[in-house]
Amino acid sequence: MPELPEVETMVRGLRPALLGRKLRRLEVLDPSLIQVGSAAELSRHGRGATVLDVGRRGKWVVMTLADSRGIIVIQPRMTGGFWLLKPERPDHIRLTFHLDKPRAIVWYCDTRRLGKIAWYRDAQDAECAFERSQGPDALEIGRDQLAERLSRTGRGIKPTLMDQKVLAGIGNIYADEVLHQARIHPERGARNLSTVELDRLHRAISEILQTAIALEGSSFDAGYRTVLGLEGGFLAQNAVYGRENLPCRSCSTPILKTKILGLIGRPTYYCPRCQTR
DNA sequence: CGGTTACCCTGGATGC
DNA sequence: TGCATCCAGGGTAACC
Repeated sequence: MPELPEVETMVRGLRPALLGRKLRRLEVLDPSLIQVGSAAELSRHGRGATVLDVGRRGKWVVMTLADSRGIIVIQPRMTGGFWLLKPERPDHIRLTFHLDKPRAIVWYCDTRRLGKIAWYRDAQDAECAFERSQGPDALEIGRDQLAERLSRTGRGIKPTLMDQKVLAGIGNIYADEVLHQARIHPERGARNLSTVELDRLHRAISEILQTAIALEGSSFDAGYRTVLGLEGGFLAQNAVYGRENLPCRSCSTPILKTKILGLIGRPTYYCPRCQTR
């Protein structure tokens, strides 16, 4: 579910609740989500551990435990998310963080159970895992580095932007928003962009993601919410995603919804006038 | 090897 | 109301 802005919003919400806090207990309710490590290791190292840091790599949440208790990595994927201060017990809890002094609870829930949980012994192990499956973070990649990575594939620009090994953090919503702002058609070849288009694309990635973070991400239906249960504000002002047949905010041409090669069933929204082939 | 598809899950919306 | 179908923001394994 969440892309980079939603995961960043989760992390910012978790920090005040977790940083420096001691875990009385880490309760694993669904061991099948654990991809690396085991429920026993998570419980053993979580018990009594202090949370040293909560951060993000691409779409992954990274929790560092003090005193060599290891690193917990959570990939929320489509429907994973955290709850703080929820009065009633939510559905589909997969992990419960029981905090000590004062006692409090942080829930990690995942309706569809597509998300993954991993425990690594140390930062180096976690770093290896990250580098195996992720390219540079979308907020940190440089313009020339982006150009170089896009030139290495024969695919279209949209599936390439969504490939986490090329750059980490962009999914289906923000790929469409970024391409609209950069005025690039989603079916253009990733390696065929002009210098000017690459400049616009690099700038759009940064600006769209920063704007979305400032608005606490994108919410619709029963999907992503902030850790406090609030909806993100980005989809109230976005350019194309979910706006089929509505007028483009730049030129008033109706937004098109299509399916494109390389992206199985996912929808793509774009403006046929602003985004030419 | 690079690119494309099937599939992992569940719940809500829609259509008959 | 009941049942079937479709759809969803992600990612990986298997296939061509």
